[in-house]
Amino acid sequence: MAKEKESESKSERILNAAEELFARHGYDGVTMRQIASRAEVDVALANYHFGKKEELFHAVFNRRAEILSATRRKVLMESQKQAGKGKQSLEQIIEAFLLPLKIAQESQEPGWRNYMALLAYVLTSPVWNEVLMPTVFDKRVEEFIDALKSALPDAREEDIHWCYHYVSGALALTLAQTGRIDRLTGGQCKSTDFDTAYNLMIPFVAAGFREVCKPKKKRK
Amino acid sequence: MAKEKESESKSERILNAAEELFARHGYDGVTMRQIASRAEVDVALANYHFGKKEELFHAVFNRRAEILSATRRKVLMESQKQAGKGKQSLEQIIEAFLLPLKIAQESQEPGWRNYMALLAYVLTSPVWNEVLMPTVFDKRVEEFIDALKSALPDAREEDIHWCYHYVSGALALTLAQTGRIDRLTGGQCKSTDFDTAYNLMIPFVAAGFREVCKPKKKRK
DNA sequence: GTCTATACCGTGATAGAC
DNA sequence: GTCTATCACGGTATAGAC
Repeated sequence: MAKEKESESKSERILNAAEELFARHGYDGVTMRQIASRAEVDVALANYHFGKKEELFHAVFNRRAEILSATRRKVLMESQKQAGKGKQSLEQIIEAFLLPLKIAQESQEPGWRNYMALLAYVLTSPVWNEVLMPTVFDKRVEEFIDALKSALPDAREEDIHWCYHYVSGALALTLAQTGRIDRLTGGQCKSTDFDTAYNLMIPFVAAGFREVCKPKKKRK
Repeated sequence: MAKEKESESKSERILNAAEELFARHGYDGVTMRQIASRAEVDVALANYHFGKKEELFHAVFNRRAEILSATRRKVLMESQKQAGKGKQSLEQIIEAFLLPLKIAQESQEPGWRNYMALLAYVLTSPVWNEVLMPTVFDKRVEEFIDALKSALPDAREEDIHWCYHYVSGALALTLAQTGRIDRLTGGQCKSTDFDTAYNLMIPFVAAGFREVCKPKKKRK
């Protein structure tokens, strides 16, 4: 279809092809030969640039992880600064957490959209989550949790973490773009409509946090 | 380790072994030989009983899908009957949706726990979601959505569907048992603690539904 | 240094003989 | 039901071209 492979270096083409295929089929569902073929390069070239298959997977994942993580940090800090000494609202904190993904998606670069699905794959995989999430993303999560603690000073720490877990799940399924919501609504809602997904997710999870983390009488 | 393979037929052993391996490594991450070896049967026997690899995967998925779906239907109808002509509360509807998973998990049969992770894998996979969800689970979802519509008569249908999408995501990540919450909390919260996960999920998502689906002034 | 052609050797799914 | 042979395909190393 598109023919402007000329503008990218071969090693970028490999990363992009791998990103797209890994996102859709997972690590084991893709062969080095498929990647090379989609990137229109020789089979051995991916090996030459990135080492073995697993290292290529790491390279694909980390390339945009760094960017996303840096943006996340910046947005969260700016949001804190902007709130000044008044407390940040829950909505502001959650929005700061989601905004970098929205920005990335709006860049219109299809690679980012593929990366979203890859991130969903890693988030939900028992195997890869452990390998890839700690190095980059987990650090930003700690900061996010800290911000939530300030906004919900009476909450139990476990409750905040469970709520974060639900956010993370809702987000992961959104990133995965499985097409299920399209099917269930006969096309009325679209998996690719990140804008609506994020706009509704913010009030949804903010209300959830408030309910679960409100001061309680008792819990055994 | 365990040696009581005698009590199960060979074909059950194959299904159980496949379930466990597919749940952890996905469809492509598992070979027929690994399955046979774990089930302690000959390589060709899985083929003999279930046909090719993809058909075995379908068999594994559908075995418990039928059970879960039937329970879900029963629980939802009983909950509706019990509410009588008074409307069901949101919490009751959500609880009815989640209860079958809780029951399954509490059966202590490890197969169910593996199946949960497999379900999470299928839910979040762009490829398998489309193939496997429509036949069994999607029908129950329609009933669930209908119940939600009755409880939220003023809501826009799209909003209900997006909220269901968030529930589905939170649920999927819970079922996946990735161990991430354990890591982030230093072991304070546990991925395997379904009881807490469900108990907090109900108020969390109920509040989210109420917030997103409350009557609004405007939306373009 | 970047890249290609090719060869190696293990492993996989599966069919057919037993 | 089981054992085994087949044959394609996978990851990767190597040799050398540009």
